Amino acid sequence: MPQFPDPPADPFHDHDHAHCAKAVLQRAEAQARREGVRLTPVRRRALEILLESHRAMGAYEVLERLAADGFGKQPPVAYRALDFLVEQGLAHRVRRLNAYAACLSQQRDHSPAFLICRGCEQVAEADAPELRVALAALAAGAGFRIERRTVELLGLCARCAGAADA
Amino acid sequence: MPQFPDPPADPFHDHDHAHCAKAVLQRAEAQARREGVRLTPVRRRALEILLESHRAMGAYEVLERLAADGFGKQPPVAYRALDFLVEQGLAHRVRRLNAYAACLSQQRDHSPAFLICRGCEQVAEADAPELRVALAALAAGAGFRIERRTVELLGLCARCAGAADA
DNA sequence: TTATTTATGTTATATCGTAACGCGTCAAGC
DNA sequence: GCTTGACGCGTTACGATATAACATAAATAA
Repeated sequence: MPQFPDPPADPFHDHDHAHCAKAVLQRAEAQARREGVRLTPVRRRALEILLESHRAMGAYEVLERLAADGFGKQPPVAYRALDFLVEQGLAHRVRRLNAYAACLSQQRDHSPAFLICRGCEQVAEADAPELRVALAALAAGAGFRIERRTVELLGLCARCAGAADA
Repeated sequence: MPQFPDPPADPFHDHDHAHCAKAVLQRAEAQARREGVRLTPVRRRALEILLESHRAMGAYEVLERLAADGFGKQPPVAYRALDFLVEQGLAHRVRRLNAYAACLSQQRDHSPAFLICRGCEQVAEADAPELRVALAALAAGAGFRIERRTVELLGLCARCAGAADA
């Protein structure tokens, strides 16, 4: 039985967060064991912090939280933990926000599109095969070899759009 | 007769740059008249600077050039000119590079995908209807209302990929 | 003309990100 | 056991990117 049976109608709000956060942490641990990398206390805590919300957090915001928990107080502490998480596919960098968000997918290597709501500031992650296909076709037509994809949509989630219209 | 009859096979290199740069400047002037906005000397010069290459340029790099031409020497000078160009659809911001590139399309409002070559550092702009469709479908499925799109592909252009393989 | 808006320039500061180095830990090989 | 080397974490110091706030000047509107 799959963890996420159907894509929810509203990925921003129609969502069992406690469950998804726990699943990600479990995946992180399993993956670390499997690949022989170390999910150290700072790294694990950084992931937990990102998992507390579906907002994207700036590195300095994460750093504050880490410092409050007794870890180092200087920027590299946060950037290194976040870089690790991104490399391991456990978090994503959201370029438009200069910020980071936990990866909620079960897949090790994927590059989702991000839906960024400017109302509630939440971020949703969406994998879309047709999108990959369209991008691949685009690149192929230009003889371009894709290495990294950034797809970010800024706008309003269903709930905030409804509130704005009302 | 259209300005760009066919999408070139290699948009990075297969390209008459002198012609495209001139066309963009003409479009900028026409558009400014039409919309009653002012393409002032700094703004125009900033656009020319971006048009000199197909690289994306950082704001501070543009600023240096502007300062050398006798304009102001402080960051807001560059950021304001660049913001204007972006608002007018005459330039784009490339988030992955924290940089700006002249818009080479004739269209006032479009949001192209960017192909960013990490070899030659050139940036190509590609409009792809199927991509828009895929993004629209993605958003519709989530009840999300898109306001701004960011699509950036990092990799190697045909020429650089060839060189890398050789 | 006078009033109002828009644009340009400044100073100062906020925000984001990284280079470089020292110390501690841990596992591999002797 | 010891040593050695890789890695992780912490630091200091700095670089790069971006904006707030305010003064002056130029263009436009009344």
